[in-house]
Order: sequence, then structure tokens, then C-alpha cells
Amino acid sequence: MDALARSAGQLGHIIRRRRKALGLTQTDLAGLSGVRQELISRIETGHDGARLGTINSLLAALDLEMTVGPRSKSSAADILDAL
Amino acid sequence: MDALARSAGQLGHIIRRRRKALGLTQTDLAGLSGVRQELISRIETGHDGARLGTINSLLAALDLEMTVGPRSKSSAADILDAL
DNA sequence: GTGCTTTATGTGATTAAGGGCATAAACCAA
DNA sequence: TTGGTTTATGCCCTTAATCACATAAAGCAC
Repeated sequence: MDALARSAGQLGHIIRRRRKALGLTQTDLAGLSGVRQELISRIETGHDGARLGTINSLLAALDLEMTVGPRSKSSAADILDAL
Repeated sequence: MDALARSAGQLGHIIRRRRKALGLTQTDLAGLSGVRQELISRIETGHDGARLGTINSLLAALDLEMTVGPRSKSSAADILDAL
């Protein structure tokens, strides 16, 4: 299900988890997304200066999508998920 | 409800809609978020080079949050919302 | 229309992202 | 442990985002 991504660190975690769930290495994802392996490494570990376009390239390659809505509706699952 | 933000343009729309719903001007939001008015203007109109940190500053100031999940579950409401 | 507010855009300076390459560090399997 | 794979970092360079200020262009009330 959807995971909360309020910070760059949380977003990085989501990306990493999904990548591994798909059985991909950072290098594989680099090939799919056009984003370099080194950059993927930095983003997955919480680099908050990444550009929106770069993030979107990764999400698209991982068949993920971003949604935006009002805050403060986080469930326990979301919180655990964000660790 | 949560709105789909697959592109910078969609995200910009969401931000603008929320800002207006809160009765804020771009200058107000600039004060709240620390992001300059000119930049907010560019982001709201679909600037895809914005940094993740900048986007997060705006979302936080607007009391919005981002979630990430698998694609292709868009409802008609999401699609209309994204226009 | 006039005036005021809000939003969009242009320029130059500063700062940082990402490209590109190298390599260290961590992680496994044999 | 040793070797191969995967991930993390360091550096330089080019490009671009953001700052900062100014101003044009819309929008809106009166």
C-alpha cells in the first residue's frame, strides 16, 4: 500500500524497498531510469537535494506513483513503514 | 482526497489549489515556507527541476503530505483532479 | 478606465545537482 | 579468506536551481 514520504529519507527507503522487491540492483535501475547508480545510492540514503524530475524518473521506472493529500491521517502501518 | 502527482505540472496544480483553499497568496506561502514567491510561481506552473527539499518545504507549510505507492490504481476522480 | 494586489518573468550572482570516472566499502557466495 | 558483486563516496566539471532584486503582466475591485 501507499507509504508516507514526508522526508527525503522516507522517500529513499520506499525507493530502495521497491527496487529490491523487484529484484533490481542500483545498476539495473540506473539502466531503466536513466539515473546514474551513484545518484540512486545517494537518493536511497536520503539525499534531499534531488530534483523532482529525477525522483519522478525513478518512480516511473519502479512503477510507483506519488500522491499528495492533507496531513495527519497517518496510520500505525504508515509510521512503522517509515522507519 | 489525495491527488495524483505523476508530473511536475500535476504537483504544481495541487499546490496551487491547496494554497488558494487556505486563502494564501504566493507571498504568504513564501513567508511560511521559506521558499521565494518567484519560485513558488514557477513550481505552481510546472517547473520539474525543483529540488525535493523545496517541494517538501511547500508541502509542509500547506499541511500536505506525499505518499508513494504502486501505479495504475487511478480512479476517475484522480484523473479529473489532475487536469 | 484607475489603482492596488497578486502572479509571472527577466537578469545576474551564488550555490548545488548531476554527469562522469574512480575507488573504497560492504556484502555474499564458494 | 578470497573473489565477485553491489553499494557508498570522493573529486572535478558542466549545467541548472535558487537567491535576490526588479519589473512586467494579470486580476480584481471601485
